[in-house]
Amino acid sequence: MNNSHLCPKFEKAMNIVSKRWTGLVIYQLLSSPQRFCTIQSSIGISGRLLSDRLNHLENEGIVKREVYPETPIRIEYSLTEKGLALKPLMKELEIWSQTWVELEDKK
Amino acid sequence: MNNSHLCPKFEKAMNIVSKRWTGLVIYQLLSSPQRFCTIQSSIGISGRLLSDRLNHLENEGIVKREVYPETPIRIEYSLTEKGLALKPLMKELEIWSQTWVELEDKK
DNA sequence: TCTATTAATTACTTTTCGTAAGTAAGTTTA
DNA sequence: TAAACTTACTTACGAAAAGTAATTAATAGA
Repeated sequence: MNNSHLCPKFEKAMNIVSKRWTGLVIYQLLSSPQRFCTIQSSIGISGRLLSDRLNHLENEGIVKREVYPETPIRIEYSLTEKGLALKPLMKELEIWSQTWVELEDKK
Repeated sequence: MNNSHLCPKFEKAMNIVSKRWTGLVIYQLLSSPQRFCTIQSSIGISGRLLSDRLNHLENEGIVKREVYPETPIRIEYSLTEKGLALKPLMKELEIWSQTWVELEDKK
């Protein structure tokens, strides 16, 4: 049972950005529009999941997919205005991570 | 294969806060220290997962667990300084959610 | 024709989640 | 004093999601 007293908009926002990989995909697209395989190798996500996440983000109006019928074909993903509006959030996470996150020693 | 070129601290931070429920638990504790069952009913998480998430957050130094041997016994969870430092991030998510998130009509 | 590239999709295994029930320690009720 | 209740967990198990790898479709070049 969910007795939530949270703001539903906030709750939905949290569900969007806290889905695994989604945050990193958005972060990656903040630097510039880019294609599927670039995102994939930058953040180390599998094609299967990247495909899934991009679809979700497109449905949420956060990411926009554009096909350039060049040769070879180029499909570029970029952030919409809604997606770009997440920049301050990402900035805060960067600040927090630099201040507080400690990396474990690798064995 | 993970060819990540991301800052490892940022990546770790993202992994922490984007784990399901974790963000909402932190958000809930920002309003005040509180006990297990209060968090549980506020955000609608099961006991199993809340227990798991609180353990992880305690290990990360974000949440602190304090036992008050009163009668009845009271166990209170609160944010450490590291946890409190996430407040600006949560604030940004609140702002974004109010500006951009649309709720679907319930059927 | 064979190979290469990009953007997906499919098949299969492993991990995580969600639900519900159980436990331990103590408290209140009858 | 026994039964029921509360809190904070833990365990068991089926369902859902993630991870890995192979495959596909479209196009181009050697």
